[in-house]
Amino acid sequence: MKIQDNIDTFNSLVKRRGFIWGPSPEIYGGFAGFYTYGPAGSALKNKILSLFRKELSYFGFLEVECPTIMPEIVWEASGHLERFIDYITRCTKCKSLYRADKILKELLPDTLIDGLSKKELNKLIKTKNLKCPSCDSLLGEIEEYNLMLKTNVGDNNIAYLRPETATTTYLLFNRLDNYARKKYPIKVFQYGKAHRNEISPRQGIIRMRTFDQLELQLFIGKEQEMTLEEYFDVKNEELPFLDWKTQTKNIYKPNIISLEEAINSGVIKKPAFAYCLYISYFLTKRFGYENGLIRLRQHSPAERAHYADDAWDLEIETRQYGWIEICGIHDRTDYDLRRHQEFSKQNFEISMDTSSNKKEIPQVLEIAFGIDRILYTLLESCFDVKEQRINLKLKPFLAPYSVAVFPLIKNKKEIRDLAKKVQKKLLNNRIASFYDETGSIGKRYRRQDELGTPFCITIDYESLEDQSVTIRYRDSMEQERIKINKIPDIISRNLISI
RNA sequence: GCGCUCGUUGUAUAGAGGUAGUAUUCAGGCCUUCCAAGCCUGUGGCCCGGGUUCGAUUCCCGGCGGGCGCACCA
Repeated sequence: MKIQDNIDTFNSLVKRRGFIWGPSPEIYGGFAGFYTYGPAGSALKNKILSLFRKELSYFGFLEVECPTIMPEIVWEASGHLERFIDYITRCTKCKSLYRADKILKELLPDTLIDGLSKKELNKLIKTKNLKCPSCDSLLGEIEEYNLMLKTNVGDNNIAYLRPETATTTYLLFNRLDNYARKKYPIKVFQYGKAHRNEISPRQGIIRMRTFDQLELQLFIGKEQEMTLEEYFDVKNEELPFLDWKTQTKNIYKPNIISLEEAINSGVIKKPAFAYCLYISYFLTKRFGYENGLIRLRQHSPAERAHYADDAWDLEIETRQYGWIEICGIHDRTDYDLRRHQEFSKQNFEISMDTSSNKKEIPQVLEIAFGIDRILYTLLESCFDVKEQRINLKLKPFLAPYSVAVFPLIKNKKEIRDLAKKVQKKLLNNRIASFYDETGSIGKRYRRQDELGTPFCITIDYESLEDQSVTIRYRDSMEQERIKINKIPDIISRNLISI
């Protein structure tokens, strides 16, 4: 197969090298929207998470982990039950599926549709004899389509698999208030599975029915949103902003301005929210995306979720799918805590300032990363083909394997033995490494290039005499001579992520 | 979900109503003193179900899955 710098070569690499397999289960023909990470993919994902955890601890975030299944009342309170169930209508003949409110607005532009009940919508469809736009047959009865996966727990308790991790974190509010000893903002995050019953999953792991989220929450006072200290430390940082008003002029090139300028020009209202945008950008940059591939795009008021006062997507440009959201930053106000207070009858009004007796329900700022999308966009943006050589130029600390060890030739026992010894030494230092003696030395280098292994160590005749080896660097393909006892140090130093 | 289209070794592909080639990968061997060399040997495949037929991987129907367009996307 000729190696070409194209998306087909990339897609085949992702499968061949054990990053992503599916749809799973493959041996039964697959189930749309479900994928598996192979060994290389799992390793990459773990390294992504470990970088997140390291950085989040630096920013002062606490980690929690909640159940993925929650009783119905949680979703009633969060608003998901209402918002995630769409009224739909099917054409009686061609079976085309439409969202009831949308199709009614289209067919009856002069009628007020918003807020109508299921019964009223049905009545409209019948009395007006509404017809399917694609085949002109009658539209059927209203049905419900639930984007949340429903299940039964115990005898007959209705429950739902969480469609986001955020809500489950909010349920911990009074515990966290105690734990953090009222030091606001409380910064907390949760990593875990979320599930959505997508009507038609597409684009591989970009839209799955079960996926990984890592969501950061800031519980913060209303006044504190305007005065947050952390903002003043980073207000001169420049980010690629694309606000919604600019988008209405069909301009999609981001404007690189500082957080302070964004606040002053009114693009962002609250310094604390600006700080959240900064965190999302900073964390994303740590993975090594190139500048031109990142933008922060603001949602128009119509595009926002039911809970959001302001919303931005951090997007990465991909060759295969265009701009992809890898992180959503939302100002959820006090919506969630207020609703959970109401439904749970707990008291979430607290005094955040010991000098006054004023009580308030904290505001919530949310930074929601999609881990699978980070993994995909990273793979794609690191994929590099030059002169028939595939190189997956992941940052060394993200590569599934850190080092590969080769004997220069395999039919010389002393060289093999020493190579195996060197690999054992690496393993003893807990450095993820790989031994390979099959094929020519060049072929073995290429194998590791495809996996993104940043360092290869080759043992040759000279090594037997002076205990030195060749270390070969993935991106430059340069080689250096180093002593065997220095290997763990040199590798460890090169793997440091800062 | 609708429409179009596609589904052949791990990957990428060829092909015909009589169960399959090619490239590469992979395993073993020979060779090899640093960037996919060469030679030999070997492993491995027609998405699932039904129908038509003496015979189906090939034709038909249905399902499942992929791609694209529409719809959907908290």
